[in-house]
Amino acid sequence: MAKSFSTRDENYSQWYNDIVKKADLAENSAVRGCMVIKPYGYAIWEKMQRALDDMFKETGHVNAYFPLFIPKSFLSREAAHVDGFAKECAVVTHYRLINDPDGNGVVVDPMAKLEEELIVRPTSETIIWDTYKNWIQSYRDLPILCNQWANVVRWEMRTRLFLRTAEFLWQEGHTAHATKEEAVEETEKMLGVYADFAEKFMAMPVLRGLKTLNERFAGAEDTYCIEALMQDGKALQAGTSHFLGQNFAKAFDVKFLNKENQLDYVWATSWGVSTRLIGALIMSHSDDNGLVLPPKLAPIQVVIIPVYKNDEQRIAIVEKVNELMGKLKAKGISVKFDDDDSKRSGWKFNEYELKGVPVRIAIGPRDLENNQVEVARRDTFEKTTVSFDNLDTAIEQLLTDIQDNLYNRVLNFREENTRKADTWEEFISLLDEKGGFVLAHWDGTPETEELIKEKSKATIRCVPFNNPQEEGKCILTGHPSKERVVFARAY
RNA sequence: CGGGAUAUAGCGUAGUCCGGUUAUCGCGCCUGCUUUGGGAGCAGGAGGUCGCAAGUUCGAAUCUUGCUAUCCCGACCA
Repeated sequence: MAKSFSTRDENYSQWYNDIVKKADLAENSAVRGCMVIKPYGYAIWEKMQRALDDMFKETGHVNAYFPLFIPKSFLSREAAHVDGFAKECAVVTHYRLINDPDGNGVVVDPMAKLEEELIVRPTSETIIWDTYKNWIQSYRDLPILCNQWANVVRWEMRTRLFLRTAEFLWQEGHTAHATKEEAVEETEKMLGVYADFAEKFMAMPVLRGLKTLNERFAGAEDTYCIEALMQDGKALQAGTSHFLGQNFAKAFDVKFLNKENQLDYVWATSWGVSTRLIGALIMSHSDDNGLVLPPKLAPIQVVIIPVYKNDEQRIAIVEKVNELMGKLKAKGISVKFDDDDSKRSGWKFNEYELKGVPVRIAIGPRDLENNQVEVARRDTFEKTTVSFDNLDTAIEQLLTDIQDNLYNRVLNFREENTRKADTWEEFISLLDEKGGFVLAHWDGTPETEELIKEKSKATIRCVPFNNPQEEGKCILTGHPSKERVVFARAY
């Protein structure tokens, strides 16, 4: 086995980049900070999209689309919002190019300067709330439960494939409600959708909780999040759901007449997940042989590899495989038969391991004689022989087992890497030596949180829901605290 | 924007300190034969403005200066 991967302990970044490259998921583009998502990587995103979209529809949401460009003035209507995003905005200033009079190709036409610059959306709250203003007059117009699938641009200093790129794909839900209670309920409901998606589809357990003031979304009253733990002990924010209060309604003057004939501002939420989830998937499950995909998100769930010496054998195998593929497809299993004659079987075994295909079936003359196939699972490398007769049900069961096993494996890892710290020394040594989630007391002030971040590079990932209450002392200041919060170094 | 490093074939690299014929090796690619149950073997072949520009020199991938690009570590962030 060619182990050209750097090991995960040695240099996690390098290992991660290797996986992305060797599994053929994505690559850097000619434009700095932007990513090309290759067909195999995009196929995973499509599976995610489909599953999420179904969940959004089930919870009463509809899709719509809003413009890519946002007038600069919109962004500054909400003070906290503009503060949060101004530093990383791409700005369109002109609308035309002309031939350079000096013959240096094309140049920006100085005559074509825009009256008002346009921002390439870093997020769409502003343009959407400007639009909602026209849609809402009465409580009968509410709620509005829209989602959009789109790309956004945030001009990041330093980028990393899937985890942080200048442009990324995501979905953003933007809802408008008549009451605070309903908006809060929506915020919580959508966080639940994300958590379900992460756990049931990605096989990735997540912590659910509230962000602190410092980590809150720019313009939100409350930010709810799901946090996952990666294999290198760093945390990753996998999704967020924001209760926006009436901030955007006030900024964009969106009022409605309620049942009591009173004029009131609309209550808002927004929530999103991005292609970053693919990064989370990679860092949750992959091993030294490459990517490992949970069956529910694998573009190819089963690959069939023929093994033969001559044409006669090949023809016999193809005939049998066609029969097997029919049975598997009837069960809704996505199966690929790799009959590429230019690649050897051993090469293919490695190739599909790199790509994380959950189940591999090898079939050769020996198997035809014995009415069986060799079935290998990606997560444990375990190989078994399975009879043709019950292959479809066996594979169906195996896919479920793999999905569950991956989830449990990651859950165990997280539990093993969640620890308590009661002193500053303990806190720092846990972060330095083990990483993972560190549960510790904090005095509840943004200033202390900021100091802890400066000194330890760890942030409060969240204050978990239903967090057990216990008396304690802040690890930094010693001031009294009523609960532990979750610290970690993060992506 | 600070600190560090790198730039040689499609990819990965040796050579650079200490200048000297035709620029090293591996992968990949092309042709042929043998192979095919864990990244095949043999034989032959194609592929290079040594990042760009200027300078020093009889002679530069190698030394000097400037520029550009990329990567890593910070700050910022989903």
